[in-house]
Amino acid sequence: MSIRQGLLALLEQGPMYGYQLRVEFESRTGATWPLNVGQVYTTLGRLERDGMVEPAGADDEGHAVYRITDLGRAEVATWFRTPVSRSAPPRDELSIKLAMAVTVPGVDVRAVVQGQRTATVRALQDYTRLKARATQGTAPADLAWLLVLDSLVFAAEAEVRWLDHCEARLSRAAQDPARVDVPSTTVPTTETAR
Amino acid sequence: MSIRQGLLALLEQGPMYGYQLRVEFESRTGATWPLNVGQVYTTLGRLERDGMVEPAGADDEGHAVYRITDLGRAEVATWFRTPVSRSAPPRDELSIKLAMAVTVPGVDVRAVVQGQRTATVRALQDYTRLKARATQGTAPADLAWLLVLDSLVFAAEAEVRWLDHCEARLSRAAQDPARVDVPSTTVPTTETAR
DNA sequence: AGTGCCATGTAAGGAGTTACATGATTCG
DNA sequence: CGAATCATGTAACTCCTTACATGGCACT
Repeated sequence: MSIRQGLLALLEQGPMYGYQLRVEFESRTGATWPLNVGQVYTTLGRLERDGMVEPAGADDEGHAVYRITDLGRAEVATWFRTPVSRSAPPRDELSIKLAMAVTVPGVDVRAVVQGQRTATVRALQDYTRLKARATQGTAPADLAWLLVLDSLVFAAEAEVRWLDHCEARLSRAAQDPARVDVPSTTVPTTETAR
Repeated sequence: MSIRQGLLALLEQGPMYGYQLRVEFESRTGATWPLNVGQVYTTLGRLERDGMVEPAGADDEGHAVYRITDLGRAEVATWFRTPVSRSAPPRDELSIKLAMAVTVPGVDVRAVVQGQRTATVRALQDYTRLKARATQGTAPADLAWLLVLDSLVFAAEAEVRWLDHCEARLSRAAQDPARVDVPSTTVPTTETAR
């Protein structure tokens, strides 16, 4: 859903052709999320169908150029005005995995947590290295990429913290028999939900 | 991609039928990511086609029960053993939006950042409220949901930090004309965030 | 008698991925 | 000359979402 809007936003800068859109998109995100060219064309097709975009003939070099319409401009404005909903966050595979790991018997949750931690820390180091390289060439256009990189760093750091937090909670749960499914002597009389 | 594996993991606990899988999945994630029943059936169909799962007739109440196969068990084991790749992170709409906002002229980046910040802080408060409620009824099965909630909290906190960081960077960039194309009329000397 | 949950599906469509086909141009 | 990059697409497929169709069963 975000590529559609991203391409539309790019077209606000002026008419562009498919391949160019891909290049511009990737340059702004530092190729963090490689964008398939094919998808650009199919997305352009849907945008045209929805009246957000219209073909603007060919430019000097003969490229099939698209132009944003008023409807498209309104859409972009709405996009920027409306915050991304965090009340319905996208599914996070890691959270699902952990949730399943702690419920399905016979899974070594500690190993899962540790394995992920290692991978995430490694990713964090890669980001840091990339950031160092990015701040070398101080081109102004790199500001966008720097922000994207920072976002990845912040997210990865949060993930590491969360993993450590999980381990702590697991340790606590393992020591406190009242919290885990090990039926202790003092069983609560009122069987609560589920 | 994570639902497929999640359902498979659930089936390691024993044969289940479609509707039941949905209930179990949602109970473990606290219905954070509501799972459409229809998708359970189509996913089960694909899992059966891929030999990860096989129909196990009907149970006492006549439900169409599925059972995991050895191949499916291997898949689950691999899933738990392999960390989620952070070298190819999922596309983040907010990052894309900000990356576009700072590059497309005429966009009030500050407003975008502030609007998102408000929304994220609000989500954070909702999570905290949910956590309070969750820790009330200290049912053992809620451990998974607590972890998922914590994950959301950590992610939202990181997002707020990142947004503040963005503002700071933007202020710095606005003051340094070499970095950005913003003309310096009456630039706020020290716009201290938050 | 009607509402709502349980239960199993199908249909249609959006979004994304990988892969393929086809040419032009550019560079070593 | 050959390889890489530029450029425009199409095809097949997965995953996911929304919506619809259908029935049983329970509670009021």
